[in-house]
Amino acid sequence: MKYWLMKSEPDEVGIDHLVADPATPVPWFGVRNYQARNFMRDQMQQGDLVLFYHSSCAEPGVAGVVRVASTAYPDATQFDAGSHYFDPKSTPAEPRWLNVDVLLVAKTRFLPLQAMREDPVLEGMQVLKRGNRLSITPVDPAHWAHIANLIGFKG
DNA sequence: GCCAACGTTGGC
DNA sequence: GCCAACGTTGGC
Repeated sequence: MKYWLMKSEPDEVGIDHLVADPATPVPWFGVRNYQARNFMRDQMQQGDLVLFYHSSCAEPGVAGVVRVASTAYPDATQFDAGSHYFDPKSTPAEPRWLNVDVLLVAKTRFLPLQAMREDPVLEGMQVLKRGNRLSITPVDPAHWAHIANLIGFKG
């Protein structure tokens, strides 16, 4: 059982999209970075807990908790020529990109990025490192426990 | 809109 | 295989 942080742009899929239909698994499509893909392929397991993070928006930060609800499988958007995520170099026989599904666990108290940066306990978190662009990062258990406490998540 | 960081591409 | 140019991410 591992802990993760996954970034989503709320304009595309925000925590309220999941709240609106909480029983339906949401494919985490659109990952086009090998390191992030490999995390999903090699390390994620069903049941892993994930901090749902809003990025590229007015108020970046942790907005909720989701859990991994599938193993990794080919990302359908890579084959869709009309999709922003279309990859002409990928084929169904040898799909390059994968995604997992996630399910809402809870929308929580919002934890702004700024508060995370100012918190000495969270120093060293991968997502806070300068220049970090990875959309999926592991979260170590001590950081998870602290954040869970801050957002009022009891899991 | 700016800029730092860094992954990808393509010429050689 | 090197590496400069380019594109993307993402906070500000």
